[in-house]
Amino acid sequence: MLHDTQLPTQPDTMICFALYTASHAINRAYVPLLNDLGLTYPQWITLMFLWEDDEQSVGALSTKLQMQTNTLTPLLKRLESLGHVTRTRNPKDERQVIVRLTPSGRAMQKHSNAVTRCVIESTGFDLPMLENLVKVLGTLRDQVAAAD
Amino acid sequence: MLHDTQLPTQPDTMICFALYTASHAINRAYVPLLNDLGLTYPQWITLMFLWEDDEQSVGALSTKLQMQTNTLTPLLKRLESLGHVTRTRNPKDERQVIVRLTPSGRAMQKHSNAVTRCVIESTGFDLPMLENLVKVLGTLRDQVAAAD
DNA sequence: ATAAATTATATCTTACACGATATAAATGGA
DNA sequence: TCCATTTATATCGTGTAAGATATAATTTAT
Repeated sequence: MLHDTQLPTQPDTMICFALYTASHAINRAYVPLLNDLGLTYPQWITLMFLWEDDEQSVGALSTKLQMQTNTLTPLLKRLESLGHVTRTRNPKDERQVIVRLTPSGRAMQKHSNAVTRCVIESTGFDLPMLENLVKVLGTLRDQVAAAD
Repeated sequence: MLHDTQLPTQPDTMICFALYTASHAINRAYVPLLNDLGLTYPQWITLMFLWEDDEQSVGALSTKLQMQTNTLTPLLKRLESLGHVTRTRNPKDERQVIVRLTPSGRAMQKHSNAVTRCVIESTGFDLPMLENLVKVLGTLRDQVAAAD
């Protein structure tokens, strides 16, 4: 049990604020890179998951992206209207909507390496350092999620 | 210069996605704690900066919070309508709006330690570990921000 | 002293993000 | 079989976020 006197009180020294600002900073770094492609960062990761594994249900994507369907549905509709994915009901189970890449959505993957490299280099960290940070953040995220 | 073959391609292994999901997870941890107080996380950090230093201009707050005034203005209006702050033009410079805590906004501080403790404990990390993570994330954020 | 440039904040639009709720399809008893 | 429950997705309302733009006050240069 932590004592009140040990607790940080300044926002700058708190993990939540550090995550909040670091995450926004990374997002801002993506904007100029993705603007040319007409995409936002959440749309971009959604495409990344589809490049990895095409033909996924909305539910499967929402689990991987860790966002809810009420966030994902409009995002997918935008990707659909941009011509990058199709959304079709699963005939085997009419409750499910299957998301599939179009040729245009698949073609976006050719920009992937350039975008990734640019963001990684902007951090100024080397790959082992980033790899370790990804692991630590994953542990933190899972523990925070399990706590409630 | 990084080789294409060294670059991560799976979203789960990428720093941006790790930050994105960790930040959302922390935010979700705050929701039940702040709901009782009728506040959101960005409103809560805004109050934290005001507890630290009352009477700040919108611009000063926006720098510290690292959000733009077009995000901050509606947020501050909501804090005002909740009765936690006042917004008054600076008579010395009518362009500036000075934000001040009301007694109600100041009274919120008594919940600060309980909220902070709860979030810190939910991470499962000890204080030195968190302190180090805050430092690393701060460096990453500043380097990413400087890169553009 | 006054027009031009700068500064501080606000408005508008688009796009997440999530809680609460709705709806339709599938499943599982009695 | 048929009705209750669960599952999968969507809709609605509120609140961030940020780019583009607007507006009013201050400062600067002429």
